[in-house]
Amino acid sequence: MQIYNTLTRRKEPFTPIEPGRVRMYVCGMTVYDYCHLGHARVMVAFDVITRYLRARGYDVTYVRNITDIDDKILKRADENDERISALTERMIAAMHEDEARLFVARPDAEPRATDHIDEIVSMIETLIGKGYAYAADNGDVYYRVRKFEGYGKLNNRDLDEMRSGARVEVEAHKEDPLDFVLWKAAKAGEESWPSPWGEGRPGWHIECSAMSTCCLGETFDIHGGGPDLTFPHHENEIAQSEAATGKPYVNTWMHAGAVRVNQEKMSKSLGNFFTIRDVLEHHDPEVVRYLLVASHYRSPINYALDSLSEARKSLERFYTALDGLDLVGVDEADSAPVVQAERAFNAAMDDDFNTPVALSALFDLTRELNRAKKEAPASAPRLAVGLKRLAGVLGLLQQDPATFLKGGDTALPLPAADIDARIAERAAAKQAKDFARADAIRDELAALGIELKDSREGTTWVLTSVDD
RNA sequence: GGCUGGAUGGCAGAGUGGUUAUGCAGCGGACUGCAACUCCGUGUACGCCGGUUCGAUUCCGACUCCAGCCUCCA
Repeated sequence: MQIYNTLTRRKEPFTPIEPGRVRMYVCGMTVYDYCHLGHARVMVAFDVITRYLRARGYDVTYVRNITDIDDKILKRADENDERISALTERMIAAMHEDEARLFVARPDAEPRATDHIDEIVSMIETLIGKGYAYAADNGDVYYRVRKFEGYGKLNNRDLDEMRSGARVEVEAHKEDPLDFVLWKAAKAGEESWPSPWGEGRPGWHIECSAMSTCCLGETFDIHGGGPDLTFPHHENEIAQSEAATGKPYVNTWMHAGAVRVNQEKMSKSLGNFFTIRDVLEHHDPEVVRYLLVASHYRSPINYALDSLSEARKSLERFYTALDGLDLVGVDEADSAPVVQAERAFNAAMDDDFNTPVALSALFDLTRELNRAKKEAPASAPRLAVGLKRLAGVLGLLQQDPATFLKGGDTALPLPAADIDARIAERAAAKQAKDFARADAIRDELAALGIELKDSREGTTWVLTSVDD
């Protein structure tokens, strides 16, 4: 298996530290607002990675932190006139709801910064003891960036090239403008924790160093996150952890690509973001998930309504093939097309989790399934079971096909009973060879997005791609 | 200014030193009362200019453009 490592900027053979076991840490959310599609991308990408590693037999420990204390949270809680914990609990619950709807499995652990203040404080003490950090006279503690030799290695940055202070005011208490904060002294009235340097709260970067170490050990296999975290966050994590432990921090760094809108990064600061819940109001969650999986996890994707309806059409193809088959108790029994598809699927996923190519293997299998349905019906369920199993590794195609095709829980333009009544009317018209009337009914339903499909067994309907 | 990526057929999106990605859309055929679904067939696409090579979309260099990071952001 090969994985692209941000640290070396190339694909590398993946060898876990402990054979058969993978320890992975992913930077999660700062819980002051609802998750947007950029968050969804990271959640889905690492969910797929976890599912695939497990499917290949690895014992995966997946840790994704929750940042539940920071400046933005303080600010938002203040604006809302809400307790910090009330705000963060509310946002954490919303995040869990969002990811469940996207069929994202929960990580094995979701450590919260505020539950790990002791580990954070003790790591800072270690850094001070080793000369990598210093307490300023205002109660802040800073990391001495120039003291850490490898600083900049993740981002290929040269310290003297960096324009510190060019865009942000330099904090007067720092020895060097490059230094970053490990512990922030509390202002009056701010939520705080005791420390050797006075009341305060952890800086953003230190929590990930402290929590990843305590959950996964001093060196672990994979560290992931969003595209905008490589600098400074992950660079700082490396500096903190390697200075504190004297050991390599992470073997493989993985970063997801950005979600864009109109070719511009979707982000909080640009204000051009769509929350997951907004999007799910009008679209089946699996369509959103498909959209995210249909591109390679490192490529940028452009979010647009057109891409959602394309995603829906692709899923319609899969679910149409799976529809009408009874899969209960069916065994794949080494069906040749499935074996072939699985080989292609695994080869694609082994190559840096190439989900678009993996999907193409599933489309090929779907064609075989459609052929089997008419040429060798007895073998069709075996192919369908195989298709469903492989798609499950991507977290797809686990719904009841008819439910998906009929629109899932999105609102129907017409009650289902009325649709059935119209179909019955049309059947009667067809019986009477009144094709004009039959076609009129079909056209009328089609205008509402309800597409009829005639077969020997009768007429069924599906809700076609609905844009809004 | 520094550092990363990227530029593929009508659209989306992989990939490869010479031979099919895949999906959607289009076209032809089969099926159908007609359709839809499905199946079969169908497209000389690789930003620009040089170089290496028997041969480059694929490797190397220059150029143009796009995006990201260098500030909180997934």
